[in-house]
Amino acid sequence: MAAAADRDTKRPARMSVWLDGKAASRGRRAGGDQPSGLDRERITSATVRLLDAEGLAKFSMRRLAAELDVTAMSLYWYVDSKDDLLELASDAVAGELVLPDPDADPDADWRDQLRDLTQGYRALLVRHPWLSPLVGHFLNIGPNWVALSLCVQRLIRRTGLPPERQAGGIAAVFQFVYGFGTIEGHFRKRCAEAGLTQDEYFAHAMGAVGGRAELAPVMDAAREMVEARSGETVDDMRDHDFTSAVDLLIAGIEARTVR
Amino acid sequence: MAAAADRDTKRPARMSVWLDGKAASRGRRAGGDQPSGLDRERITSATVRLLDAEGLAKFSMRRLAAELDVTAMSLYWYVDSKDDLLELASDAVAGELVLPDPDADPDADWRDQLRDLTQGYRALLVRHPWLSPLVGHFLNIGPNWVALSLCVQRLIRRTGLPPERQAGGIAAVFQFVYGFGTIEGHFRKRCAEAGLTQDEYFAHAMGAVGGRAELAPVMDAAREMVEARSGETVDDMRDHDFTSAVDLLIAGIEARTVR
DNA sequence: ACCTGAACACCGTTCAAGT
DNA sequence: ACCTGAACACCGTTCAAGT
Repeated sequence: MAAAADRDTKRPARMSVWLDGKAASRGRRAGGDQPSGLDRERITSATVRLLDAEGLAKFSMRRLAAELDVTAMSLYWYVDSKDDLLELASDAVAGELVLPDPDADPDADWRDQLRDLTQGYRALLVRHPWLSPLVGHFLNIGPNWVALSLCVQRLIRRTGLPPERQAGGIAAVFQFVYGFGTIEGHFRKRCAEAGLTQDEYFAHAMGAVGGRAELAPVMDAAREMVEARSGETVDDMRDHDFTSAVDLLIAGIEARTVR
Repeated sequence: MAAAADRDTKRPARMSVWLDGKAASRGRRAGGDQPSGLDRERITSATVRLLDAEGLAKFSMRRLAAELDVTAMSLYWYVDSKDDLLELASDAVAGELVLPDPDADPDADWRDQLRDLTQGYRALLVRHPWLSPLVGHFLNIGPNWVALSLCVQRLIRRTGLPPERQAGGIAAVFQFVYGFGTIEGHFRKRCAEAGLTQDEYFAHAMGAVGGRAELAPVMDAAREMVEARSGETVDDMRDHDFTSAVDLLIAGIEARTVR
């Protein structure tokens, strides 16, 4: 099979641009006088721009090259593969997150810092819907992701959660935000593509779903929940849910803290 | 722009196979005597088999058709698009989840039911790593996803969480499991592809990371956490984290419950 | 009712060749 | 050092034609 075929020729599977990638400095020679003015930074930011505008599905090396007025193959001078480029884009936008310094102000409440950081991470995932699948696919060890990890670790230490519970706490909080931001970002994207507001899309989906008898129980349950929550619009309901979920997580942390 | 180009020709954006899709009954006529023995069920299960074996990236209509000894175009008799097929595959594996009936035994502890259901969902995402991106992309309103939603809603009602907090509770729990299962499934897949055990891969990554000075602080923090947790292996640590995160969520629910 | 072949407009990547 | 053209081995999907 495949395993037998590359028995001897197997190269040691790629892990990350940050570990096995091409040197980052290509195209940044003394004068910066490349024929085309290309370098890794310019390529990365064009990638982010294109991903924001057209999404991950439509992004291609050829499309990006056209945007930069160059052939697709020139990109391979700066980057080993499309995957490496996406990993660079992922780290680039991770840098947009404003990180608190949890140890700077010893009087600051960790609850407020946690609320801010989760909101920021959520907004990041929503602003760049293409980010979420990439976060799922790479090791996230670029400088900006590392900075975020460190910040999260220091923040969680300030909660008073005992050491053996800290990793679980980080998982509960940040995997939740990841899941929430993923779904939210994707829904917004679908609405935009359909040329509908979120409320229009929601109404449309509810109408379509209402036509199918099997789905009636979900409708009822959904209606009950809509009524139980405060807001009128999809945005209101979602904000309500996010806030209340984070509040629940904070309550959980407090309950498991030894004081 | 694009909006102007299809001003009049714009068709009402597709929402789901379950709403706008082709009739499911194609190829299931009286005798079941198609030339090729194809029908939607056979196509869907072949899709799942192929996705499990080779992953989402390698899956293609042409590859699937070859597997079924047919040309790629015959598939379009049964299904409108690749996306529809993936939505069918997503619902098919959602059916693997064993759902408790939360209202059957009034003495059963909701905590145990929640622990079982989250473990089951986590295992599902890990067993089928291709599932997670699909869950992020579709509306998940196939029969099996709907059954899961209903089950979750009934379960959360039994916790005693007040109605206006229930949606937040569901989000906190199930988006967490989604995020956790996504990362875990992907890591296992990478290890398998590299031909390494999880522990070997972990050691290899740590070694590579250790070579880079900027990453030293993460290493230290990671080491501390590893030491604080009980297990020796990657699997042990992950199980520990998952259990402790779910425990934290349960504590949060209890803390926000009016008794 | 079901299946096919040819075609269209794409992909990522390699490789030898140019400047 | 940097960029290109041609080529390879793919994609999803449409459409007219076959049985």
